[in-house]
Amino acid sequence: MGEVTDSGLPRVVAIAWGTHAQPQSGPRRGMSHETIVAKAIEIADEHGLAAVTMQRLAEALGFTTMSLYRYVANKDELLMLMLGAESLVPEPAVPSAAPSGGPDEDWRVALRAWTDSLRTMYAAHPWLLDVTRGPTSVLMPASVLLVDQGLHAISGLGLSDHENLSLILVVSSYVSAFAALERDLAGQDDLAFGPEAMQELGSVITPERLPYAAPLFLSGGYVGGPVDDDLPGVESEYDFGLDLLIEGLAARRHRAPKGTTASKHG
Amino acid sequence: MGEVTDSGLPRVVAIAWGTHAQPQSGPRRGMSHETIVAKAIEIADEHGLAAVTMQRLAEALGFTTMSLYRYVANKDELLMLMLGAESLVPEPAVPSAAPSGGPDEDWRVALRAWTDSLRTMYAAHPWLLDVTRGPTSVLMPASVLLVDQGLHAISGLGLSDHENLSLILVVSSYVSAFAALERDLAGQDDLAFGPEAMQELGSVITPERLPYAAPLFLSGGYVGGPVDDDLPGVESEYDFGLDLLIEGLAARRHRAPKGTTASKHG
DNA sequence: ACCTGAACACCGTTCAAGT
DNA sequence: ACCTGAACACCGTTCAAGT
Repeated sequence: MGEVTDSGLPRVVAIAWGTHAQPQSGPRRGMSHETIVAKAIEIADEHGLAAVTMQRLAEALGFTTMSLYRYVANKDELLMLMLGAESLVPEPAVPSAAPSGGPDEDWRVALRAWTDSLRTMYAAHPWLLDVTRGPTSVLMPASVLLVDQGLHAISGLGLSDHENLSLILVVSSYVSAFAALERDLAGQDDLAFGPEAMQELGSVITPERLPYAAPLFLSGGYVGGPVDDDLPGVESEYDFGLDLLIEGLAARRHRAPKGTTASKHG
Repeated sequence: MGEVTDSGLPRVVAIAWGTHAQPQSGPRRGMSHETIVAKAIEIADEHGLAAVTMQRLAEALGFTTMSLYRYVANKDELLMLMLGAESLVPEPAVPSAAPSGGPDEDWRVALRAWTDSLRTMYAAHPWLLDVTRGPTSVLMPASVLLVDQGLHAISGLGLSDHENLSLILVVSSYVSAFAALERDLAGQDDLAFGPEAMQELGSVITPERLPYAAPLFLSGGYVGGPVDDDLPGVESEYDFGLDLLIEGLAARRHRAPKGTTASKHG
């Protein structure tokens, strides 16, 4: 798919890290990858990913559409550069000087701080969820930076390298999935159905066909449900799942403490 | 966004469930929502979501592009109907007659069977990960059917309705995120960088800038890593995370056994 | 009410030209 | 080597017409 530089690195990765040598001769360049990507992100933040067209982007930069192709092989490459931009990653929260709960609690706080950072990123740049990732996306600056911060957060757990990376992958996958869910369900409130709509749905979501879902639907627990106005969206579900992951981690940690080989105690 | 029927139900939901009354007078209809959606899914399965254009779909059905607009308000509605098609959901695996591990093990087996079903669905229809969901997607037949099967799987856990639904949401989010990861990382093998590429990346992924990621990268644990040819893609990471969720669930279950008032998610 | 043909306002991208 | 103007092959969608 993507082109490759002389060193064998994908072109888009080299561009993102700034190791892609720019041509030296010829007229001065009117733009740079940085300005192009920054403007594209600005448009996506403000008007959504669909608003990021080559024409609109070029116009916003004061050039013609075709000039962009001097910097970017195609639109996919532009999207990948947006996805990998280091500027997307929030500054890590400064750890508060609050009384520590001991080493057994610290990693939970650090892990939660990291997931909060991820959520902040998705909240500020929801279009990230719309960009199709690819094999090279994990090599982009934003990904590596996030992994670095994640590894930092869980460094106190004493896991192996492979386990550390697995955990980072698992947790970031979980958070991104929930960010997507939160985005998808936005405006769910407008779906406050009247009795007619509920009856129409009830005629087809029947206990015979859907024995487990139907009762939940009829009780109102499925849509709308117990409306928690305090909690925005699926906040409580998010916490529930993250708690499960953390408790699972704690259980595993307790079972096989640092430095010990896994015991058969279970 | 979407139009609404007389009953207040979103038009696309009514169509999907078959409660949307078809016009009676006039010429016989040449197509149906079923045939249109089935053909669209066929195209997406075979050639990807990008290949599903109104023109191509209509041609495959033997009609002109514009005729589709008699059945579907716009392309978004078509995508939503594809996303919600009941036919996407795999048949639930018949529980094997293997010796039971007791009620404390049964729910783990059932939960894993359900997640396997979800993964099968994403593997067979990878374009599902590319369709932007919306507030109404949870009301579509495929979603409700999957929720029903999920509730069935965890019915032995004795959780509250709300907890059940939370768990379904959490687990399905996790699985979909990993399905996306697996898809995104497909072809990662082609990224077997030579020493030149590694050196170029190493010049910019430095211990100073990325203290936690750099060592992992230099040790080869980040890209390529310990190549497990037996395990396709991120299989082991997937299992790791699912184990964590299940262990967390077991720990919680142990702490607040069935019959006790459940703590409210935290 | 169905289906069609023509047309519109966009897309991303190529190419030959100017500087 | 940069930037441009014109052109191409598509998109989704609207509209007035035929039946």
